Amino acid sequence: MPNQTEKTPPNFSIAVTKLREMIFSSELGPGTDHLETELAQTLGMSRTPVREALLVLEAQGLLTMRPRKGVRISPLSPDDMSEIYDVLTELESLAAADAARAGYNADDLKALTQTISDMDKALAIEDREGWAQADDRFHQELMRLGGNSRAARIVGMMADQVRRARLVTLYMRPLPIKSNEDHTKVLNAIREGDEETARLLHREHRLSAKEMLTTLLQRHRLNKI
Amino acid sequence: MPNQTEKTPPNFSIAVTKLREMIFSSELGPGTDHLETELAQTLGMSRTPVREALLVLEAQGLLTMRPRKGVRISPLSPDDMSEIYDVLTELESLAAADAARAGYNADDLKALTQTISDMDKALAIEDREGWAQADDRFHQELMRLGGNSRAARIVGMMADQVRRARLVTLYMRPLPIKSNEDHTKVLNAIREGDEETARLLHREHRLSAKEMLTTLLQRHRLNKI
DNA sequence: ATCCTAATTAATGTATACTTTAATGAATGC
DNA sequence: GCATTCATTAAAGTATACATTAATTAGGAT
Repeated sequence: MPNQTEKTPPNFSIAVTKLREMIFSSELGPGTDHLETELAQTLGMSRTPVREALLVLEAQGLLTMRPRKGVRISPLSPDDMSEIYDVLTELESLAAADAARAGYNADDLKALTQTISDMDKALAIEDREGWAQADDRFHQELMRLGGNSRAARIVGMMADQVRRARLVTLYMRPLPIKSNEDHTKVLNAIREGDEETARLLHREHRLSAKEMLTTLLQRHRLNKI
Repeated sequence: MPNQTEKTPPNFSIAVTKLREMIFSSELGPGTDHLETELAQTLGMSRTPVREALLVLEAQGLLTMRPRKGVRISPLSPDDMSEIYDVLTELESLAAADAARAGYNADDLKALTQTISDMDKALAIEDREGWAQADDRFHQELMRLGGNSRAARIVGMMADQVRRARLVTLYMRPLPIKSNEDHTKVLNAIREGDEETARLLHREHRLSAKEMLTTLLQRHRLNKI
């Protein structure tokens, strides 16, 4: 008998997913306004679940609801980017330290190790998007290993907020060779259980990434992205 | 002519406010379940705005919506408390460092200074609740001075999540004399523009607060609060 | 022509009625 | 007597109709 257990998620959570994708893909561009009615039409559902989804996305900082003007997709300025990277820096460094302290063995660190070799492979063939995806997985896995679920959720939200900008800068920046060396060093510190080194190395890694991205945005006059 | 500009906020934001108050006051106790319909009745409005409010509060981590079982007011375990304090520690320390770097003058730091003297006054008459309120304002003002709006929002959310627990432990803990010395040292480091000292002092301050509160909860067997 | 006022309107905010779904309990078969 | 299936039902999920409100425009007075 075919396992007919295809549970359809409720419309409002479908709406959350779809709207997020539309924001990341710039189908809903930064700074643009959209009426609840239009979005409902687009998604093929009534305003109710759409509105609920919008409230969630607003709480996550992806948009703001402005009565009678539609929802505004939050644009990112270099300053916003800087704020977000500072938060990422602190919470990921915490995770790196916690992971080091946890005393994980090689097997526990397999997934993290894998993301690094994936990045290496992608770099070898200059596949920037492949690298970016593996890089995302590295940071996600790091947060998982850190073991602070709240920090992980926040980092996830912040990462979402800079997703568009990262995509734009992905082809402007130099090939992230240095970045990958950083990752390896952080991994080693975690493997060796060296809490403070892991924290500091990761901090440096993030600070230089922030520096690179914000100057890149400013140089290209990308004030709203 | 009397300024008749009393704008009534929309019901769903009233609901957010009221529900939060009910959670903080334990009128909606930790771990308890509540139906949308009941809450709507209690608040004297229809399910629609209540549901919207609940989604927002869920995004803020104060409750979880569990289909057919009602919304569950999130209880806090000592582990949760530990997670939250770790996040607070990192982001507030960042703010302390940023505030020190910003080079504020005495006037800019007036509000922060004021909260410390308020705490002193409250301590002198052993007014614990007065102290707690001033302490809250200290941490809020510190985040404001830090200038990272996202970090400030996150810290606000996390502070909300531990509000109940802090209230419970307020009368169990020793009078927070040491805590207040810490605050003063942090203020001085900020005043002197000593970024790393401000960061480290505040970190120590938060770490010892965490230590104190989590052991207090465990000693009193308060596993769900 | 300009400013004020009032009507219009378009979008949000809210209530309600309806649909779907999962938990509970009853009934039937083994 | 136990398990399995079906009916019941209560709650969430959704659509829709309606109320509210703020922006915009038209009209009139100065």
